[in-house]
Amino acid sequence: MKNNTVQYKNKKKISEPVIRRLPRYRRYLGELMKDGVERISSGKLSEMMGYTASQIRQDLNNFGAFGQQGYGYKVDFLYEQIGKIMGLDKEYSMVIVGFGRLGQAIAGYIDQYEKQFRITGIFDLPDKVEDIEFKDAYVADMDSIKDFCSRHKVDMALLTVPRSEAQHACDTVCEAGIKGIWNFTSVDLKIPEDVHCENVHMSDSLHELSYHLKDK
Amino acid sequence: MKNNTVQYKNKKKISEPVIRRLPRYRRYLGELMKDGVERISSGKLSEMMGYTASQIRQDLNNFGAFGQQGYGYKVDFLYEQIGKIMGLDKEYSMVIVGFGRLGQAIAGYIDQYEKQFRITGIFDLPDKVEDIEFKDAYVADMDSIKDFCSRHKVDMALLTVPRSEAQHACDTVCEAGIKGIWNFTSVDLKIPEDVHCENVHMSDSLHELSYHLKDK
DNA sequence: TAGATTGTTAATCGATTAACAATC
DNA sequence: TAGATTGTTAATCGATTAACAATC
Repeated sequence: MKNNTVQYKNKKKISEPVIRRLPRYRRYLGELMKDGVERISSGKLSEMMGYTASQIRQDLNNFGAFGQQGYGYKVDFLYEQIGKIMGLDKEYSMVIVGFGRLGQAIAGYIDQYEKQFRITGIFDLPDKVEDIEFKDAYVADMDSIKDFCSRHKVDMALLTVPRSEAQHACDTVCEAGIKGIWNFTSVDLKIPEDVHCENVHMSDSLHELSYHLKDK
Repeated sequence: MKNNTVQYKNKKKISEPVIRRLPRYRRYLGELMKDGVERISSGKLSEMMGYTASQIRQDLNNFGAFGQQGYGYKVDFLYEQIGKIMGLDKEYSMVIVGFGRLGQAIAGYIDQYEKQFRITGIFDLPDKVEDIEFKDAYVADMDSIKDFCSRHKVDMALLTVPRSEAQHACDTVCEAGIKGIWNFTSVDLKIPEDVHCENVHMSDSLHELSYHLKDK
């Protein structure tokens, strides 16, 4: 059957909750590095992050033994390892579909903070493209996506089109062979099995917030 | 239907996984309404959404008995009930802290799709405020947040400031008495116990995507 | 009434926490 | 060596799934 999950240490599958915690570990380790901290124990990390020390050790040991008994973890080493686990030691080519304010904001964010993701192409409506410029990215209307992807290796597509265009844009990038979708459209997309989609459903998050506030 | 008021069955605590699924239920029900579908069974919803029918019934029954044996659920009724559960039948007053491209994009989004959230105040650096206008929102520099909140009831603050300003902005809105934070800063904020914070960590989501793509 | 489907209890599964031997 | 802390196995807890009686 389908099994496109990444497996470590004799095909043990990594659970989603673990994967979701990885970026947070890396974030805290990055902070510690900035503060000049060289080593950290699972106990100290536990205090900082609010996970149990046990969970932290369990999580990390899904991927290998990165610590040293009696000492703890070397901060910079662990930071780097987690980066590798998440594939952040590689470069990725990304196209943006829909370059409104949200697309522009995210493009700026990536350019500033996520340099291993290179924005190689930007696609929007025909009457918008003439006003678009972003670094050395190729800019064209959406009909050109397939052609562009056939000429360049593209790893992922950022979707920031209006809701009504979302599924169509998604279909287009999937047909173009792109295997990763970063979806900001607030629509649940139908995708082929071999494509991975990460959703940033802003409204879901807002509604969770209102849930928690409603009786305050 | 034995229970058409949204009343939680005696203080049973609702787990986070359940809460996170609520917006998605509502989204699918909204789609069904648009398609003119009047009733739906947990089995059909299961096919659409990929949750088990059992889980769907369990989730809903945390909040009440909304269905009818032998019939299923009335789509519009269930949609409305879930909205109430999430507090979407109320109005909320929101201030925005940091009105760069991201803040503007989200403001536009809320204005278009999330009308029960009213943007009442926008705060940014002193040299930025003169160029800012958004509907009837009050615009001022960040030092005025506390004062504004003392004069108006403000339910939540959207934080879209740069990382370096995030904790300070957070402290300010907390001191001003705001109990809900919608955090887009990619920083893990330290907040008082009685404040609820929803994080939209875009980079975490991007890194999860790269995790899933790295071996493709 | 017969069929469908819920609401709910019971069983299972998976994730988290605890415990501790290994070892730096 | 003694103390600290990991890596890992075992126990617990909570969430998901299955089963089925209730009932529309």
